Amino acid sequence: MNIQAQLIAAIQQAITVQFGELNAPGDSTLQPTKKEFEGIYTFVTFPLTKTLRRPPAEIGKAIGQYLEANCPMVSRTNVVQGFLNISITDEAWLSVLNAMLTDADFGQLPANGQSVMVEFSSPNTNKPLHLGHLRNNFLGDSVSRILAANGYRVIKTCLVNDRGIHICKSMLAYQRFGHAETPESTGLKGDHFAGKYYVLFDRAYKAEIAELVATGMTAEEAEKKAPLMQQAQALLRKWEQGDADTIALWEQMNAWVYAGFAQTYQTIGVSFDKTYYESNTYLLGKDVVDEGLANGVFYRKDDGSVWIDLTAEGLDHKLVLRADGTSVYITQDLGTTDMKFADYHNDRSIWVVGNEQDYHFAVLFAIMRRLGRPYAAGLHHLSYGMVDLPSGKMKSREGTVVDADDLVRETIEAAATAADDAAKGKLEEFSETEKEDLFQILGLGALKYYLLKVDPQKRMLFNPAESVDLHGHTGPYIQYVHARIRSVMRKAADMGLTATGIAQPTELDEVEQQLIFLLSQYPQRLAEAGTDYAPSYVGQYVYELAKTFNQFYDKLSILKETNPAKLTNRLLLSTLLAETISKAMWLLGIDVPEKM
RNA sequence: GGUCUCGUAGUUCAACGGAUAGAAUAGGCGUUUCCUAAACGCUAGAUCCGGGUUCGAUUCCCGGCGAGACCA
Repeated sequence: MNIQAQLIAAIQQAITVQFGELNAPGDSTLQPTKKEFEGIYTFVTFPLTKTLRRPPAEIGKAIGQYLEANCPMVSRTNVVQGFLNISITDEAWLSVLNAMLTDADFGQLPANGQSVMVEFSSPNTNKPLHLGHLRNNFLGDSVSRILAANGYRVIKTCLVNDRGIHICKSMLAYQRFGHAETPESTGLKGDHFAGKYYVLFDRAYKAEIAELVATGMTAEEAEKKAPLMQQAQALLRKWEQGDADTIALWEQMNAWVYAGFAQTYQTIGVSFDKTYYESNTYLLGKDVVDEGLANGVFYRKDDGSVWIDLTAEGLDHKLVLRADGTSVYITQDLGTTDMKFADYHNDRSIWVVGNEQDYHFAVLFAIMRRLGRPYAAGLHHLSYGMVDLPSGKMKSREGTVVDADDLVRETIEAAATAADDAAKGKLEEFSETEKEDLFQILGLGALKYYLLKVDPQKRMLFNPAESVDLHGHTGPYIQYVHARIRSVMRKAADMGLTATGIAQPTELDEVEQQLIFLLSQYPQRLAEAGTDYAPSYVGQYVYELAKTFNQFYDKLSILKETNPAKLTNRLLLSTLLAETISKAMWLLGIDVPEKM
């Protein structure tokens, strides 16, 4: 049973009976009661003052009286100014608890028949992943899980940028300085191996520029004329012509990189249903340009270049094809967007991409609308802000980029140290493997939670020390609650107690009501997280759950409770809570331990 | 030059237009013969500035200031 919906209906009826007919009050006027007041739901009466022409408190009183007299689940009400605070009976709370306990699908919303594609990660193959990619990967992975729990069929995709001048730079450096070494021979992970040559290229290239500038050339000219750059561009042309040796080298280097990426993805628990490669898609989009020209959505300038006028949308004129007939970035995206919809017939498509591309996506979506694509309304750019370090921005030129593999490893190591310290002997019975597993769960949990609890839109600060903290508003704090409950359940089982069946009629403590209330909010919170593509909602919610449990645990005893009905109810409530925490954390891609 | 995003305790984050702006952390004070103290409680501390709309503005609108990004 849904208390909230019933309450709104009852309030509507109260208004009709007490004041005559009226429009329904929206959901929005019903909110959780603030801690310092008695009650659990609060109905805000201010918006009704205009139509009812009565003072807010009077309206509240009248509705409250009606509810107390006619709505059995309402136990008490009180009015403070324009706020009607409503308390619910223990009986009603217990039936809410029972409804959740007996709902096998609690936490999974019904299939909605819609499918959504989530594209994320999208790395370049010339260097390893860094901290910014982690925010991207965690966001994309979590949003995919949240949408699946909302009843969507989800297709996780990754578009790999596997071609272009940057790859050719790595390839060229390998030809020149590689001496046929391999990741195996050097002991380097494939992506780091390729990244090493990208750095080598850059170093040699800069030296060449410096030499040319010394001869009196301008810096700008030197950048173009430097032999290494010329050679890299020649390599790109050979690649485009399909030169066998070049392709072979390209495939070899990419294979190394993919092996490295695969390892990283496995460690961080991220996977894809479909991987697209730009080498297969970079020529797409020209037919879309033709189409747009034919139906007048695009126009051609005298120099032959093709444009679209988006000033009506508050954007600019945008180039979609160069005068020499070559593509620009957006040309490709026009083609790949069509291709993705043709491949999967999905209803929506989400791109998890940094906010430096806000304009690009605004343009892409506007063009798709102009072209009359039926799916245009379902396109969404999940934009996220940069991750800053305490020392400032990450800059590859200054070597301040935080490598993803290093960071994950260091986080797990730091979690191990911190956990060993905090455990105070609890881990003595753990085997080495069990310890390693736990530290991995805690380290990754801390990292993921740290990056996901923040609104994606905002730039965020990454403080390495805070990111592995086990205390406070962190992943491990929530994981601890799960382990705590599981520990109580093991003890309960030893005592011959089981947490099965349904709740028994008893009185409830305030904190128990609060827990049931919070749990009952789960489907709604999940739905909101789905609508707004917001893992941070789930993060905030599951923290509230964990925090409230700790208060419950501190205030009331579970196993020492002498009233059998209360004991049963607390076991059931705790079990449901552990399951719900586990489900919500899963939505964030975070595991929860049985013991810690 | 134009467009977009952001600005909240010392710090890192919350707050469908609703009550006395919530947490965490750092600081101060407490809590364990009892289910995991990796916890709990108390205390102190903030909306960049100026207008406007509203019964009510951190939130919406306008103008500044500051940080960042993008487009030529």
